[in-house]
Amino acid sequence: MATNKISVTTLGEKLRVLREEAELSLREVASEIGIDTSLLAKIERNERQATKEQIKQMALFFKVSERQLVKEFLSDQFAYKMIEEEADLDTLKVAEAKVEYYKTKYKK
Amino acid sequence: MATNKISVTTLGEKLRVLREEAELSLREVASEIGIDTSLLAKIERNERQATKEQIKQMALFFKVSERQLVKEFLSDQFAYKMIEEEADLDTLKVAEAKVEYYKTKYKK
DNA sequence: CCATCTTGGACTAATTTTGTACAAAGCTAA
DNA sequence: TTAGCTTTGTACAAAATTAGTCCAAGATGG
Repeated sequence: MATNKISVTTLGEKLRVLREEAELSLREVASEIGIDTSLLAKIERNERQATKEQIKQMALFFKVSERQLVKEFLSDQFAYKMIEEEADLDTLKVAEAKVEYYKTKYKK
Repeated sequence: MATNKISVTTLGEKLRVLREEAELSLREVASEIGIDTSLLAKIERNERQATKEQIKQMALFFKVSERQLVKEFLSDQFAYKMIEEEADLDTLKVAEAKVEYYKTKYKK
């Protein structure tokens, strides 16, 4: 039986992998994106959050799906909050119900 | 067959219900909690977020579970973000996986 | 050693959030 | 109508958070 290997990864880790696969330095990517090297380093280590604009540019630059990066970004944020607040896991279920509820309520 | 009535409600709505059930005015509850009337009004209408401290005091004052209010608070936030970003619903599943992952990884 | 990459800290600037004050609008009862 | 209450809305100041830069210091590899 193959081990069920799920890769749980943060946005920062993912960006670092993308950069390393492209064999580029922080400086190179940072200047491409238009930010300071040390800011990119922090983003990769999840010490700073990427902005929407930066995520978009990363997606463009590395030719990956922006939607996927945003998903990573948001799920990071949510997970972080959950742990920080020591919230019940089903808080996320409640959130899901709310999203569905508001989507049907104010549908479009 | 009974209708499966799930009440999806925001923290603000819940606080308003609690206050109205207690037949108190905004002014009365606000002064009890130590904030301005108009701030409480905004919190009830979800135009402002309650702080942790305020949530704790509300729970104490209305004699309800703080944990439950926090759950409402966080799920509101998450749902709001999800809708704002037009994120895929499974973003929340990913978040759940991350929480579980980090909990086992840095267990305690 | 030098050159380049990465990390970390200190700091400022910009943005967001919190909270208040007060005016306006709604209700209700006299 | 007026008086007295509640609630809403706006404008603003204060406080807190976050974004970003600069630069020094470690690491690594020639």
